[in-house]
Amino acid sequence: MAEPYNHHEVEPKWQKIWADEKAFAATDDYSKPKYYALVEFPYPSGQGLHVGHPRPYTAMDIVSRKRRMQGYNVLFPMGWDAFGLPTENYAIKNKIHPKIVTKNNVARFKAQLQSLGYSFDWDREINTTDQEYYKWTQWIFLKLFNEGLAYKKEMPINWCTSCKVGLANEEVVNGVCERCGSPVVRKVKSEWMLKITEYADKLLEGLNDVDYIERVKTSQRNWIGKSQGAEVDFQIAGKAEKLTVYTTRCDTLFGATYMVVSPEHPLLDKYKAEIKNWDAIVEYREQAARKSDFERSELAKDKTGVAIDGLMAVNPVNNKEIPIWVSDYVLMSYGTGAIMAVPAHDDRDWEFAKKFNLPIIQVVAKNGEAVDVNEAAFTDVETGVLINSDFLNGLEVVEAKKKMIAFLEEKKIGTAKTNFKLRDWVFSRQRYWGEPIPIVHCDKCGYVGIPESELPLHLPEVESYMPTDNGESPLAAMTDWVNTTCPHCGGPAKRETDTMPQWAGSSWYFLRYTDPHNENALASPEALKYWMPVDWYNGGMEHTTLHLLYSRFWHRFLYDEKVVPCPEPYQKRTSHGMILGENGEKMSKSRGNVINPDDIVNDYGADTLRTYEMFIGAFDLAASWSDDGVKGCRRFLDRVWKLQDILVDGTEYSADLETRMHQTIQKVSQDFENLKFNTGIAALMSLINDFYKKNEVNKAEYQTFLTLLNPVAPHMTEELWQRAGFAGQIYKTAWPEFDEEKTKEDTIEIAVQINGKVRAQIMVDAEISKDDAIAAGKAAVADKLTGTIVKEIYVPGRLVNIVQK
RNA sequence: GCCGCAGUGGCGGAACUGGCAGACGCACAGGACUUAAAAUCCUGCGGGACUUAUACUCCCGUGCCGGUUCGAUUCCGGCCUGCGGCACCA
Repeated sequence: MAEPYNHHEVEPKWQKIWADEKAFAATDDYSKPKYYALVEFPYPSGQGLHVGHPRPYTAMDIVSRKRRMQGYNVLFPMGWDAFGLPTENYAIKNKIHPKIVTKNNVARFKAQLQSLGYSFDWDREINTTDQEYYKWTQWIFLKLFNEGLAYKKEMPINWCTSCKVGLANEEVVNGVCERCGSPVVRKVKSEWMLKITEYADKLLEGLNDVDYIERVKTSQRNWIGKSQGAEVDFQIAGKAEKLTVYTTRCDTLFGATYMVVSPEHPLLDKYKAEIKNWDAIVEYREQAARKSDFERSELAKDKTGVAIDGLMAVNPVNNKEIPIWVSDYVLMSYGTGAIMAVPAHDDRDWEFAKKFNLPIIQVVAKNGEAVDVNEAAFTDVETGVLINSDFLNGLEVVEAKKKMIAFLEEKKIGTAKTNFKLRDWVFSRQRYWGEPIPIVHCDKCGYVGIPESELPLHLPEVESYMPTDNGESPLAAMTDWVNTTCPHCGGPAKRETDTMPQWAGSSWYFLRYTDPHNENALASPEALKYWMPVDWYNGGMEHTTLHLLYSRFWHRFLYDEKVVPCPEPYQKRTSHGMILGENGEKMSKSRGNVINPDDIVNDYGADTLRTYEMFIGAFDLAASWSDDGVKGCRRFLDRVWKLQDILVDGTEYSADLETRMHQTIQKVSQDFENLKFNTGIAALMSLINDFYKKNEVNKAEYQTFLTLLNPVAPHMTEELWQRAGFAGQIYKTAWPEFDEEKTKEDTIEIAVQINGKVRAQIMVDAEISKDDAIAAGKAAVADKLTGTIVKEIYVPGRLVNIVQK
């Protein structure tokens, strides 16, 4: 009898051996086939590892271990996305340098990850806060700056009242700060921006060439928000000025009964003198300005607005004069800040027209059916046919659009136009714990990038990390550091005191792993050529519109700069579901349902935690934690351990298990590839049940079983491998092969149905002919065949169905 | 409102491309071992009818209503519920 499994001994033993022999280091032997598996590197928070972390890490660890066994040179790295606000806030509160806080947190995270036995190549560990690392973050920023893709702009930004920092649009969720939940207000500041909009089309098209799960592609497409339409000029009656609008429905131009400009539209100030109700307009504008973007959309249900008294516009296709209104349902930040309103065919315009009693003219009819546009707007493009529209009458919407654009372009009153929802990326943060922006401002030369030779631009030591109420970064108080000379003219200049957002370091980290210690380049061209693109990247859905889009943007830019060899950084992207508390709610301190992975590792072992998190359910769906489920997985591993007691000699699979062995290898191999770890593990549980049913497992079967389980439970399988006296170490062994022919049973059980209902089970030869199968089936249910047989169906290997009347 | 995902036993979840619904695990019940308990092992486990009971047999059952089909958890149409994302983007 083997003694009970002691994970306290076995797990540290093998972790030390793997570390000492650098078992999982990727080699620089570029002649081998490579595989680059990547998980999102964590932010080393003060709370330590969450049970959510091991889910994606274990999944990709399984893939990596399997790939190594299949002969690949695998790069499976880990690092730290360590710049960021929580560290800085903790530093402020506890008066400890963020560098120290980071160091401590990283040490804890690393120890926790190592206790889980991941096959990371720790020689390639990186940290975004290391100067050798952020040197290259700054280097990329300078390149963006030199190409005109980084620019400074005075603009209203999202200002978090608590973090005292500007946020990107992506970081504002429901009007509050994504991180701290405090209200976000508008504040005008001069900010560094990155022109991600210039890459909107490339980022959209790039999605066609990669293997991302569909919902990630969809979210990225929605976020980029490409829309194709036209800009149309409306003459202002009696003036030289034209009012340009953007529309995706230029086919409905004959139905435009009024226009709307946003409250910030420059037209208003320009014609101040002519506008008779100027006071009312100013009043409305002030009201709108007081609302945040969030409130403006919150109040979406109730439309507000003021008609401009004194200005009319002329519809260019029929020369009718129509009124111009001011309303905050039109946004200055999209299109031209002005629209033509077609209440008959747009829900928002319809609502507005109803509220203010404006005319509704129908110009699109439903194909074959009556619609009453006084009841609701008719917006369906598929079935619409144009009416009341002169030269467009009778055309379908798509055709009408084309014809209208041709008409507008010919008359020079409009042009086809594409718009994006994507905004430029607000890149400044008024904080200390981030990469300094390597720019100086000189009164003579303007903004000048510092020379590459001066990189890295070090983050200086400051006395206080407190951000200031006037919105300046703590660095602004460092006059010695701020005052410098202009690299261009040598005159006095001031350094930029804003730092980069946390997204900067994570926008290119996967490149650094390929050659992490390179002092002359972010990575060597050879390393990049060999390792890139990342073959498989798994990460959270919450990063789809932030990190994933940002990093694709930087990578595409670096490709255009000929720094990297491929246009897209990630060949395949998958996403895991969240791990929820036992009550089905998100784990949080306040709910009191947090599970600490250290406790599980201590009580049950790393292999149990790994097995459990893979067995918990479909990988891409959320799953609730269950302590009983953990125990069940430990019970399974104990049964694996006790196979030692029924182990017998044997160099080949025993005859009665041969088919099962081949089937299991096939099932596990496929399931691990397709992120179906739960069913892969279930197949191994089934197989072990067969061993116990027989009360015997031979060495050949045992060896295969351990190898299949190794990626999931690496410690125990390594130990059992050694105890069984198998050659070498299990992690170096080859992944088991299966023979497709041998997965097939000789005799199979098939169902016999009458009219689609199962009436009997029969054993037949797997190769049985259709006629024989039907004959056997009929014989089995002869007493129930009372009617006239009208049809006989045989589905090979499945069933016979007799249809009778 | 729009887009996406999901809804299957007491629970987590399986089910290839339309082919025997409930694999595997948990919980539970009964039994073995034990002075006893835990652990472990064995057996059972969707609901119902028939039956003294078992076996047998039959009926119902994958959110709801309908359709296609010899056959539907799977396909189609129409809903309901939950989760996630976007949200006046013209």
